[in-house]
Amino acid sequence: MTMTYPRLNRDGAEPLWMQLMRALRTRIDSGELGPDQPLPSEAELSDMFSVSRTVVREALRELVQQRLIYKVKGRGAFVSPRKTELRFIGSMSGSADDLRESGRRVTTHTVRQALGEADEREAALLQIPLGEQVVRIRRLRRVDGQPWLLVDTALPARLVPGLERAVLENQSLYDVLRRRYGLEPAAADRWIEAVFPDREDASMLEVSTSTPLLGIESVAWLDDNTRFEAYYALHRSDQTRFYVGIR
Amino acid sequence: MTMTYPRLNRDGAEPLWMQLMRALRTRIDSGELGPDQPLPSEAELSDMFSVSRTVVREALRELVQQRLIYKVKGRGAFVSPRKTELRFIGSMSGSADDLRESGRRVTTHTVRQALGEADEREAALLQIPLGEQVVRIRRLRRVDGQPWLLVDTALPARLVPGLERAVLENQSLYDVLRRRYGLEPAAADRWIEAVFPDREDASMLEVSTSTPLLGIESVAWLDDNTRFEAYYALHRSDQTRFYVGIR
DNA sequence: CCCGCAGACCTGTAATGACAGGTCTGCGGG
DNA sequence: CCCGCAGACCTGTCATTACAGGTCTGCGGG
Repeated sequence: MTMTYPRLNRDGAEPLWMQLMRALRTRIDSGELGPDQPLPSEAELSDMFSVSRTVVREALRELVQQRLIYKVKGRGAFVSPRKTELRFIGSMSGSADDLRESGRRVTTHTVRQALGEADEREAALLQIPLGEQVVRIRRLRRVDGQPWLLVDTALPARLVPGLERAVLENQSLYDVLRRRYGLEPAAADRWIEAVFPDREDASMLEVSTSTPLLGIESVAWLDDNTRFEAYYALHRSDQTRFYVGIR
Repeated sequence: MTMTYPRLNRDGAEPLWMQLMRALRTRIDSGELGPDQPLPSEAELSDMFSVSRTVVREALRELVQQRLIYKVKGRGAFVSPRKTELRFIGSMSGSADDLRESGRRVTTHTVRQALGEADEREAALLQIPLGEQVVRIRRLRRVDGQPWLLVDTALPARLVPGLERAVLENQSLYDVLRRRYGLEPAAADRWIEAVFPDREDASMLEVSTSTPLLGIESVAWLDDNTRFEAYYALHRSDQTRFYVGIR
């Protein structure tokens, strides 16, 4: 197997293992390394990139974590048979953190942000009177430039005064809620279904209207009596599967 | 902080990092180390247990993975606050219980049940050698007569001897595993995606091949080293949405 | 009193060396 | 022809050393 790889940058700006991980992932994503094909051994990779086995193992560990490869003691490391497997952790914001940590570029763009009056669905989810003021936020999240998640959030305006004017670009909404309003979710309920997007949502996510997506409805609570956030998210599970960890 | 810890076993039967990880986890689970309290530093742990920092870091890495601790560069490692932890309420059987409680008739029919040899996917999910004996079970669950869930389960045969001959009709598999083999899941990972069924699965679920379904891949663990059940389930979310509670 | 900085302390990254133990292949004896 | 075993190869585990860079505390100058 002859592969030409970019030389690693040793200025310390980015860890060697992360650069190596990305280099390997590129080959896997591109299909250059097919399912169940072996990667070069740790010793070979160590030679090819002139790094220690420590660096190689760190890079491989990360890829195993991302489920892009699997290792068999005594045999080697192999490309996972499953195709697009990124890690997507529990909460929406948590998952973005994980993706970032795994070396992906995550951006969040706020499409709409406005005050309005709660409709039937929002009133029921947030358990507030019909017509109470809510802040509505529509955001599109991308991973490495690829649309990934479209979220429509509604919050009771009295809990988050001024949020309709806050700058949210590339920030986790939960971080803003915590830092600006001291709101910390204590619990959440989520319901997941498989749906087709309507024309507008499909174009936002850059898929056809016949692509099956995950629809995730969520309500977050401050305590038993206060629901402070409801959202409906459309999730491209062809990009990253929705992950639920149970501990 | 004075802590008495068990001495580590150096006979090679179990890796040192794993023993250390377990020792630390015991303190965390018992509440001896409260939320956001710092663990001893890596150097201290290294001294306390007479192991290299390599071992300590490996143990801590595993605990971070399990989300029991978090680390801050320059400060140390801390116990995760309990409340941010994910608790999963709606397991497959749990949701069936919910449905039953709501007055619906839930039936489970075993379609196939046989011994076989683990393929790549099963081997990777269960972390067993390729070709090891597994028990495979395919079940169809109905709600009020309507197909609702199609589950393909695989379990290492050595953990569940004779399961391929057990009568499972209308029983929760988890109940059988607990009662007959004393197996209790300690944790699980699940990945959810939106997919189309193939022809066979579609006819089982009585939908067309262009109906979007939830595909749920799951691995359940007894402990960090023993994975005892893997399944892939197809779920008709037009019937009941998949529920995830986070507490 | 406040600010800035040195130094202690901590985790992150990296290199190197060593050995255990699982996997595979090919050779040679039966 | 088959079986078993040596040896090559591979990942897993562990120890040691070194330095980078983030965090915190306390001291001293303004």
